[in-house]
Parts: sequence; C-alpha cells; structure tokens
Amino acid sequence: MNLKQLSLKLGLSQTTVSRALNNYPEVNEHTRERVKLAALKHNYRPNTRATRLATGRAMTIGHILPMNSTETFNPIFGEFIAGAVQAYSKRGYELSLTLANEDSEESIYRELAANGTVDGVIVHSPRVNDMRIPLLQELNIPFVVHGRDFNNLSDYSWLDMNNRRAFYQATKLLIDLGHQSICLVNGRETLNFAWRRRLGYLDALGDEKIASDTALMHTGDLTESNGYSAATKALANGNPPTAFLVASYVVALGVRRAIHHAGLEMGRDISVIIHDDELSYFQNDGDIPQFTATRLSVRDGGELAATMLLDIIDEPSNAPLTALMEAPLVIGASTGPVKSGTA
Amino acid sequence: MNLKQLSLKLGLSQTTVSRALNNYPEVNEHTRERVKLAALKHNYRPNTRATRLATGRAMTIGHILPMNSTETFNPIFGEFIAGAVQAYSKRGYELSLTLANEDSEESIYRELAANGTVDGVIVHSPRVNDMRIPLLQELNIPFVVHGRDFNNLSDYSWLDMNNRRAFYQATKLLIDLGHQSICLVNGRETLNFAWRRRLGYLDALGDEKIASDTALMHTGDLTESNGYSAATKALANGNPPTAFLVASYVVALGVRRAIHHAGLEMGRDISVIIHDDELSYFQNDGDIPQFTATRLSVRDGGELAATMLLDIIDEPSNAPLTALMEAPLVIGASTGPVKSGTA
DNA sequence: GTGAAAGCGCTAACAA
DNA sequence: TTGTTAGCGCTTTCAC
Repeated sequence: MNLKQLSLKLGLSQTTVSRALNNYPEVNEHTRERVKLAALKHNYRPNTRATRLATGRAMTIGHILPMNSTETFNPIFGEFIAGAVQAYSKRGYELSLTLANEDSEESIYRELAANGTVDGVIVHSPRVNDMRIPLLQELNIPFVVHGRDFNNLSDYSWLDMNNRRAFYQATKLLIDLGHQSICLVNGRETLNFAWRRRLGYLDALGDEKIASDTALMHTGDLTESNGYSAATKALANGNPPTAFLVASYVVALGVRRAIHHAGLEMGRDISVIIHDDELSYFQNDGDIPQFTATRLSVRDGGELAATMLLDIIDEPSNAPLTALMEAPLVIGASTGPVKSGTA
Repeated sequence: MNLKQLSLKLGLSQTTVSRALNNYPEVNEHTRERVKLAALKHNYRPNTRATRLATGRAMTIGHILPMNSTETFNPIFGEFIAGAVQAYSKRGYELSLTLANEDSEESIYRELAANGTVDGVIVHSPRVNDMRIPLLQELNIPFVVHGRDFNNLSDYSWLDMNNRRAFYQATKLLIDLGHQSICLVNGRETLNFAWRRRLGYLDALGDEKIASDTALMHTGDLTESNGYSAATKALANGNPPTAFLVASYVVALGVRRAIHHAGLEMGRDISVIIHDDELSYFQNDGDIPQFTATRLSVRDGGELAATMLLDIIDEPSNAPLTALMEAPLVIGASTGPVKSGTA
C-alpha cells in the first residue's frame, strides 16, 4: 500500500494524506484521525527511498572506521556505535558502517559528499594532524570527532573522554591513600588518549610534589604479557611501587600475575587501579572486586556524540559542539561488593 | 553535477549517458569513452537516493543485533560485521546497523519489510526456536543466519562455525599427544555453540574409548575468574587432568593462574589448548606462545555470509545456501615461535 | 545506437 | 483546510 492508493481509498489528495501523517498543523484534526486510522489499518509504511529522494536527506549517518584488513575490530568501536545507534533510531536515522584504510579514506569521504548517501559522519580514532578534519570541513559535511586532534586548532565538533582528568583523579586517590610510589602501566603514548593519561598522572604527582620516576612509567600495547613484564620490572626496581595504575583490564591481569609471582598480595601489600574504556566488557560477573576499577563509559559517549551530530544537522548554526566526558569512578575492594563513589 | 547537466554538456540524452555509464551493451564504444571521460572530469556521482528509488533496490543490507541496552557489545559481532562490510562495499552495497531487544524485534523486521530500506538481512545469534526465521520467511526478506537453530527443520540459509568438529580435532590432538585426562572449560552450554563444542569433545573421547568424567567438564561464563576456579577444582580432583581444552582466551588466563598456583608449569607438566572465536583480538603481539591456540576466523565468516546473501538477492532461486566453516588450527609451543599446521 | 517520455513514491510550493 | 502541480535524479520501456 502506497500513498496514492491510500489517498484514493480515503477520497483525499496525496498531499493531505502526507500532511496528516507528518503532523503538519494545517490539517483538520478530524481528517488527521481518519487518515492515521486508515494508515494503521492498511499497514501503510512510507517508502523510505522515495522520501529520501523527495526531501533530499539520506536520514543516515556514516561511521567510517579506520582499519586495515588485518587489524582486528576494536570493541571500543562496538560500544560506541551501539550507543550511537540508539540515538539514531530515536530520531528516525540509520547508521551506515564502512571500513577504510588510510589510502582509501579520502576517496570514500569524497564519494559520500558527492552522492549524498549520508547526512553526516562520525570520525573515529583521530590521528595526529588528521587530514579528515580539514577534508570534511572542505566538503561541508557535518561531522563529530570521537576524540580530538590536539594539533588542529580550528573549530570542529568533538566528543572525548577526559582521560587526563580521569588519570589525575585515580592517581590522586592513590596518593590520598598514602602511596608515594605509583607505577603507571599505560598504552602506546603515540596515541592521543594514552598521552593524555600520562599527563593526568604527572599532574597529580606534581600537585603533591612527588617526583616522577621514569622507571615507574611503562608504555606499550595493551596485552597481558606487557602488563606482566612491566610490573615485574617495576617490582624488581630499587624503588618498587606500592601501587599500580593500569590502563586496561587485560594488562591488569598480567600485573596481577607479576604481583603474585613476587610473593605479594594484592589489596594487602599493594594497590591496583584499572582505568579502562573496555572494562564493561569484562565486568559482567563481578570478576574484579580485588581491583579498584574505573570505567570510562564509551557507550554513553556514542549516544551523546550521535545526538550532537543530529543537532548540528538540524541546526547547522549550532556547530561546533564539544563534550568532555568525565569518568565515573567505581570503587571495589577485595573484601566486599563493588561500591560506587566519586574521587 | 547531475545526470541532466552532464548530458546537456555532452549534447546527449540522459538515457544514453546513463546507459554508457552503466555499461549497457547497445552504446557505441566511442560514445561510451567520451561519456566516461566527461563523468570523470566533472566528478559526476550518481545520486544514490534517486538510483534507489528508480531501481527499487535499497543497495543496503541490514544487520539487526539482538541486544538489550545493558548488555555489552560482543566483539564477535564486530569482527563478523567487519568481514561483511568488505563484501558489501565490493558489490556496491551498504550495511545498516540496528539494535533490537526481543520485544522490539518483530516490529523492526516488519518495518524493514514494508518500507524497503534493506534488500536483505543477516540474523545474528540465533536462539533455540528463534521466531525470526519463520518471520523472515513469511515476510519474504532474503536472509542468512549467522549460526543455526537446530530446532528449526525448514530450509533456510545459514553460515556457522563447525564448533563440533573444531573441538573434536582439538581433543583428538591432545589424545594423540598422549593425554588421557583432558579437562574441558566451556562456555554456557545453554548456548548452541557451546553445546556443540562439548559434543565434539565427547565425540573424540568416545572414538578413543576414553570414559568422560563430569568432574572434567566445566561450563560457565567466559571470564578469567571462572577459568581460575574451574581449573583449581579440576586440579584438586582425584583424577587431575594433564591437559586443558579452553573455550576462550580470557578464561585461559585464569586457567594459567590456577596451574601456576598449583606449582605446575605449563608446557612441561600440563598442556593447554585454547579454542576461541575472539582469539584474534588478543593475539596481536604473540602473547600466547605458551598456549596451543586455535582460531575460528569470524571475520572470514562475515565476509562469506555477506557474499551468500548478495548471491541470494541477485539470484533468489539459489537459496537456501549453507556454509560450515572449519577452524584452521594454529599450533604454538612454549619454546619457539607460533607455527601453522593441521591436526 | 540514440532519444522521448513515463515512471519510481514521495514532498512542497502555490492556488484555491 | 484542501487540492493541483511540479519536481527530486535516476532507470527503463518504447519508438525511431
């Protein structure tokens, strides 16, 4: 059943039926009732392809994931996208997913701009001096960046975790608990987020006039074995740490193994805080009460970023919009259930 | 630049230009050359919204992920979808992603069928007696199931890992190495894939006339702590295992911890095989040479399932199509680099 | 081998 | 408040 057939059945013009269904104010309320009832009864659904052509809007947001074919899918993307999809479906939008390596990236964006398959895009995993930002500005496609390019000083919309503050708070908490020697086990610091995390760690040490010690700062891929070797090295050091601040749950498993190996006991001899984007994925079963765990809610970020983008599309004058997400703290202890609080 | 403008510029009709660009045979080769050159020069891109309306095809495949809003995003979905997207973009299709809980599911599918936003769908995570299969059959939407509903005897298209065979092979390998007491640490066996894995394990034991021992079969959520407790329990048993067959890398980390705790050494006193859909995610850095690891390539599955679906859409008479993916074996040892082989 | 013209199913300016 | 009419930008018959 299409609009024409429905209007014929009702003895009204397509226009009136369309207006009634789309809640245009000028329609007689009685007519509107009648139309909506008939639409329901005949299970009428507007053809989205036609609507899109007629309105000139794709009602679709593009997510282009930077990824070469050998790389694995980062669950962070999944969480973020899950949040975004929720926002889209609430407003009648769809999400279109594309993969792009650095070579194909530019042509993909140009293609999107030219053929109008999307009304806007989310930029994932910004790099340093990311060319996508000026490109999208040039193409005049509405966009929101998930993360930031700190080298780009132009006005653009972004949403980011406050990684610096999160690690500042976590470090501060450990210092307040009496720790003076805190080992940071961080991700690759060539990536923006990891670098910001180290800054937060250093900020807190600086505030408390605690000298930083390069032997207590480790950086590397987020794997269990890296956690193990970093913690082993740190514990063998002349100035062994009394606490660890770890950037990922998987890494923390390695840290835990090293602590074990050294004959120490977590929670008694040594404190560990994990600060992890991905924590939610592993946290299902109260698996980590022995750790003090902090979770950066990526899904909420995705939902917010999507909402920002739709707002920009509806009201371009609103741009640029920015959002800095604070990390909620979830405190756990080895003796009891996980409790909630704020540092 | 649209078709009309381009054709005007060329002094040809829209029809001819369209035909030239779409490789219709009746066009003069010289004309075609001229048209294609001009299209390139003026950066002409057909408006997808218009093409879709005119052809009646959405050029889009829907992936509807069953997920309530509290659940976390399963990285398996990510890998699978990454593979699917590659297949789609090769054939000019897009992927549209939706989340659905069990309540909203039916209406979402009915909506898709009625408004024509997708040409087909992939069904993820089939449940026992999954209503989506008969529903899609009724709605006449082309679809491929990722997994199987063993309770549904109708003809439908699916792609699945051969979980039974994979675990059969892995168990067989351990038996060939001389193990007689093999502990299975499995996922929740109410899920189809885990249940099939146990069957494979039991098949192999049966083939070799080894009695199964319920004390050596553990089932539960795929977490580190479950791995730890399962392995601890197994090792404390009267008939302790000499080998573990573990259904996930994260679980295996817990198993490793338990082995350590028991004063044993992996690779010397005890063997461990991991059989994991998600292994690729953790495997980046050769993290697991001490394990013998097997990887089920989910991404390849996604690509194949997508290709199957597009083939069905192009040639409906081909359906139903089915594919059983075999798990390639990747063998590692504690002393050397990871090697490839087949059991 | 090329073109004219009629759609695809909707929205939106303009009239009434 | 409702209807008439003209698109949106493409594909596809049908005629030449």
